[in-house]
Amino acid sequence: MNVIEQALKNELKQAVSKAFSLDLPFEDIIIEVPKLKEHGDYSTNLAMRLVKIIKGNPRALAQTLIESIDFKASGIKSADIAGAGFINFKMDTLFLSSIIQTIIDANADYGTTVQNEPLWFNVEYVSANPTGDLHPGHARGAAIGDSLTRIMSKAGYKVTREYYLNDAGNQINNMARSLQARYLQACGLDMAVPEDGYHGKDLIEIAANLKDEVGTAYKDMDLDESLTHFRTYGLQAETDKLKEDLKKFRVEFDVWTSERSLYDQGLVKKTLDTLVANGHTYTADGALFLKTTDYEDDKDRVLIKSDGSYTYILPDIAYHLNKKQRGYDKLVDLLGADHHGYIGRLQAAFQALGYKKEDLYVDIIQMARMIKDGEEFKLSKRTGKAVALKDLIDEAGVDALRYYFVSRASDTHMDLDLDMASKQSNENPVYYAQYAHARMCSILRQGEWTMPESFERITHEKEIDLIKLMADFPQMISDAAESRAPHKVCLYIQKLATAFHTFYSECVVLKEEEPLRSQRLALVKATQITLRNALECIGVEALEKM
RNA sequence: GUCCUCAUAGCUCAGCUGGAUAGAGCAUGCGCCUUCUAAGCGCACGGUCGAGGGUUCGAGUCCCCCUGAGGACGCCA
Repeated sequence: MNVIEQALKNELKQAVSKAFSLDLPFEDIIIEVPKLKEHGDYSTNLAMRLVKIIKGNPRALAQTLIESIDFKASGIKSADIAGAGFINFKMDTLFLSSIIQTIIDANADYGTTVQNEPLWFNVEYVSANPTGDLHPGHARGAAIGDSLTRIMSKAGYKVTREYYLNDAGNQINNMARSLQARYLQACGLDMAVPEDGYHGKDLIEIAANLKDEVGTAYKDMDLDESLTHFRTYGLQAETDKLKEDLKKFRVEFDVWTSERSLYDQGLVKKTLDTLVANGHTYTADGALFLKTTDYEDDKDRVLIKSDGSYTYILPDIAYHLNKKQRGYDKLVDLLGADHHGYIGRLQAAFQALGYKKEDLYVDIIQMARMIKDGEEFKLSKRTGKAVALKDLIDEAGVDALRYYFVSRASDTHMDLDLDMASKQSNENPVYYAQYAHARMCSILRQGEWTMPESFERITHEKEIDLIKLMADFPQMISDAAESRAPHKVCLYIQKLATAFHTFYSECVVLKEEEPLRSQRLALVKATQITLRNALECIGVEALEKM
């Protein structure tokens, strides 16, 4: 909660109680920042809302309210009635500037919320199959997921970052057969990659490495017999590569859960037994169905095919059961848009296990179209023509890429303009923010100063703009965490950088006379801390020099 | 055909649980470096919020319908 807004809410709550003998919950008191400066620093529509409870004219109610407000205690300089009944507040600048001290004292912890009994979240993202390189869609998911977990931690939640490794399905056999073909090609044999296999260049590399290690040991082996070696080796190599690429992208996970391990622990079977025992299944056409339609899915789903084998959904249900049993309060899945049809059945199965719908959030990360030279860049995994995450990093850099992906709401379709992302210029928004930080560092490097006793000289409009924005940082983080919307942090960063650049151009710092000089230096320091903390939340480096 | 997401300035996007004259960035035009980093600042230009209904003091935001874009609809994963 923004400390200034909180002070206003406290005061308004008391005023309502005093004037109308009403005990109004805090949620009903809305404080806004007016779009127009003439409307003051903060405003409330409280009088208009009160009309629904108390009869009367909103402007008259507003007047009564104002008369009940203790201006001094809440740092209010003046309050005016405007429009249909808005109350506009101007704040005392000394009250506002005291936030500078708060920020400097908190330093890296500014913006961090401490929750007494925080909910424990498990956030699962990326979870790409270990069968090839990560593509731009995964990259977007990685950037958003990683940022979200940073933001949630800062907002005081307990967070576990998780990757689900699909190492048990048919796709692994396809990968193994493709690797087998690449290996035999490396041994000089004429062997085609299967039509439904993986054609990416990553497997050519892995095959070459394998040949370096074992020579031609698998060359003359029976194909079915050698396949198991390719499966094991390929899986390991692909997984290592995933971790390596993600690490380069500053994305790391706390837990990697293997699908195979769920089978090995008997969890898949146990999950099946539970569903059957709870009466959520039935047999038809020789297959076992899960009655997901009991929970708003549009059709029932097959768990066991008529040939006796399991469908993909069963281990996935077991996986969610497993996560819940590990003690998390809430599960969050970030899925690519191509999996959105999956939400209904997953939610249904989750409820069939006896859990509440609200304990599983499934968010969709929309696709990212790649634009290069002004044209869409079509991707095809089948032909291996996909652009890999590591290529994107080489081209645009981690900071620009992460910023770009996180800056848009995750449920919107977005274009990734590679030309723009790789441009080191003002066309690229990430540099705008980093440049602001570098400027602050430059000032702080050159100026010796001691912490001022008071900030009474901080009264300039641009100084106050900065302070109000910084006061909002903790609340913004909580809001972004709650709504699972990391892009809000990017918007905030952009606003803060703008406010600083404007301040910079209007107010000199180092050449100012004391005591204002030191007070402004403290303001710059507080801004630098806030901006750095915000950038940290999205995994973008706060550069000290550019 | 059914379902999901989206539609806001020339382009890419914001718009918090409904609030005052719908906002940024880029692009375009014009100013600003003898002063702390010009990767910057200021001003201007730019909109029937896809179309049409409805709900109310008040709608870009909520409801209905239509149009358009992307995606999902398998005893594949």
